[in-house]
Amino acid sequence: MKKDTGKTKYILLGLMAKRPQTGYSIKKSIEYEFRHFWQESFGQIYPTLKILVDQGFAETSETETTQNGRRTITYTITERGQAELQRWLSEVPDVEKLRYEILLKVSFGTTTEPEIIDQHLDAFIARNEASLAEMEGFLTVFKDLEVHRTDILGSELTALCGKYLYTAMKDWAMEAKKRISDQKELQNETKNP
Amino acid sequence: MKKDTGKTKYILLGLMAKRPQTGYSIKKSIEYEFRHFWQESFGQIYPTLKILVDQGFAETSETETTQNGRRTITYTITERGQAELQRWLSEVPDVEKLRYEILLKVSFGTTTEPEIIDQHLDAFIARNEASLAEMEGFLTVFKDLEVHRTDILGSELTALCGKYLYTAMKDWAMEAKKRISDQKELQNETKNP
DNA sequence: GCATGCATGTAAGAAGTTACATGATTGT
DNA sequence: ACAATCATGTAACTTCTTACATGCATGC
Repeated sequence: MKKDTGKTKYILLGLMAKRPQTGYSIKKSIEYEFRHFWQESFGQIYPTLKILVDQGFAETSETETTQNGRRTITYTITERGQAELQRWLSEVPDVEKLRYEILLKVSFGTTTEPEIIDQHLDAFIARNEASLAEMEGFLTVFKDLEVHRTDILGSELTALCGKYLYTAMKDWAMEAKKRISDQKELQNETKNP
Repeated sequence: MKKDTGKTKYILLGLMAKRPQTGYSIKKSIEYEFRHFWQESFGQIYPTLKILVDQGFAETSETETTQNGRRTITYTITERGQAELQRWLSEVPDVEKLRYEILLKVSFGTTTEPEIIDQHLDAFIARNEASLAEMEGFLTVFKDLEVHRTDILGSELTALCGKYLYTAMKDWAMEAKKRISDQKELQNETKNP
């Protein structure tokens, strides 16, 4: 109904509020810090940055000449942008819409193809363990800084969320494997008395 | 690049494989069982069902006259559809793309607006507790059936995933609240020696 | 010489949501 | 009388991804 840029707008404003950035570096920031909980493509970022400028939420300080030959455009949040960010911050966040393809496969395939599902679960466990390790790496870095620096709390809480999430998913998958194999045994017992 | 229907196709096939259904009842099934991990709208379901028929993955057994005046169309999976479902089942599931808006807000707002973030976290905790209770309700029902019925294992594992997920999220939010208030205290100490 | 990283951008298309139209039945 | 549930469907729109084009600098 409303012509809007969805939520892309706000992650851009939020990152700009930390420091003025180029579209490219915003993409890198998202990949670095939010990859596990949010993603944006260039196809979203560049057009949205233009819209933000049009709406007076950001300003460009073009540096036509740069260290490397390419021109770069640095975007800075304006006061109006800051206010808009604040407005969004105070709104109740949307309920997240999850789509776990593995769950569909588990649900549709456990009884007919328990071996395949078991393999998927193994891969899922490995994937979640890898993410978990990444999160713990982040947390160690933050702990080593040891200071009560306010500017890292946000990043720390993001990593902590990942830690909780990936642990839960790993644990679930392990439990699921157990239940699937338990059931297979039960079925065998019924067959061979 | 490829003209496809995304993943919608497969949840429809998966549900049809359990029993022939109408588009409407498929929607209800998704809402009932997968709501927390998958969602589809009528705008996706009806056109996709037509495509499935075109591709020979489903058949219609139209019941022009029904108990209520409206005509209903029951979709049944074909052998080819069954094979297609099987093919998808054996493929490695995609990495899920999460988008947690609350995490952006926490990350961007903890230091500047700790009170607002605290409120968001309270609401988030309540929301996750409600979902958790729902999942535990499901699990109790399944345990009461008590049988080693294979056809409920899939549903049970779905509910179990929800239990793990929502517990993790609730716990994270509680920990986040604690860390935010800890930091506020630290800042106060620095101010008043 | 070639791949990669930095940097900006567009076009095409896929995927998904929302609103609406139709209409009967059942319950309040 | 009105709302809700059953039931099918479409149109308009938004949102998002993917592929591509350009081009310099640097490292292998």
